[in-house]
Amino acid sequence: MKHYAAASFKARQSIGYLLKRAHGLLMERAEAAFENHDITFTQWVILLRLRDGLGNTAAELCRGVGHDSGALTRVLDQLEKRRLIERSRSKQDRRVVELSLTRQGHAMLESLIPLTVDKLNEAVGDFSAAEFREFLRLLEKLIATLEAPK
Amino acid sequence: MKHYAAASFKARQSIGYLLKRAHGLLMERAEAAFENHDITFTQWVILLRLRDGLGNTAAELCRGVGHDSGALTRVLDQLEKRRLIERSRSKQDRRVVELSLTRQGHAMLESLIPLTVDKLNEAVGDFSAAEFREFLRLLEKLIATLEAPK
DNA sequence: TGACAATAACTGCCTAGGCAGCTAATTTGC
DNA sequence: GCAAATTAGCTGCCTAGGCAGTTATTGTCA
Repeated sequence: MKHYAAASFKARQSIGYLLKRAHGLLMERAEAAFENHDITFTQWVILLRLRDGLGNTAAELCRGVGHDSGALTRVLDQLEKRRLIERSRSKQDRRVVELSLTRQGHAMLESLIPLTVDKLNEAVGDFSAAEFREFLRLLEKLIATLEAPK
Repeated sequence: MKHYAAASFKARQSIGYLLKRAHGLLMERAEAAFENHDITFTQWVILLRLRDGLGNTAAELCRGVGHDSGALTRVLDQLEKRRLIERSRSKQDRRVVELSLTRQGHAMLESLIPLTVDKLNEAVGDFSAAEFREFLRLLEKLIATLEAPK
């Protein structure tokens, strides 16, 4: 089904614009919340994904967060330097570097969860339970379409 | 209403993550579609906003697209160099530079609308009319909340 | 009016992240 | 069983965009 028509197309109704704006405003708040905490929001997200089992190698993580592997290497460098993660060469596949949270990394991650959850709740505070559920469903539906090959 | 709780927080249900992913995938397609057309998607969006009256000065545009004024100056430089826009010092307020589309700028803009509309329709092709409407409504609701001062 | 704040546009500078290329290790196909 | 393709991680290089500072102009208010 075609929801947009070339003849009447306006910038403000584009989901591209709306997604960008919503994401941008949310990130602004997240980064502001993190700025006194000696860790970047980007870095923190990596810790979160490690904890949630969404990847324990660089390749898995960069597929997950949508960065390229070069960019991720540098984020991991910073996290390792701050002793928040550890890298160790895999014995099964020696190309792979296995990542794990250190005790400090775990502590850092946990300590900032309430802050993040708070910001998210602020953002969707006006949504009813039904609206929230529907919003997640539609976002996931959109993502599924965009992830499909063509 | 609180939709997220610290104790059960998981990366994948975060609207931050979902918005980023959806926007990233969409931009990927948009930029790919533009890559043989001698204009950047970013540049094209500026042309679009000029046409739609969403700003005809640098300051208005950068508030609209969320860039800073330095970044926008450079985008405008590129557009001017390609003769797609013109700058002229305002007579009412001599700090202001008024922007306008040239004939070529208009043509460039128009010629690429179908491409963009196509990509957007692809993205939301699986949505019913009701789903699409609701998705826009919820996105706008979220943005309104995030734009509110605190 | 005259100082001072605010605003528009612009300029360097810096950083994050994308891309291409590299090496090492592994998998695949003949 | 070996050459070719693939994959993991990493490194330079480049660009886009954010930030801070500059200049010119306008608005404000004592």
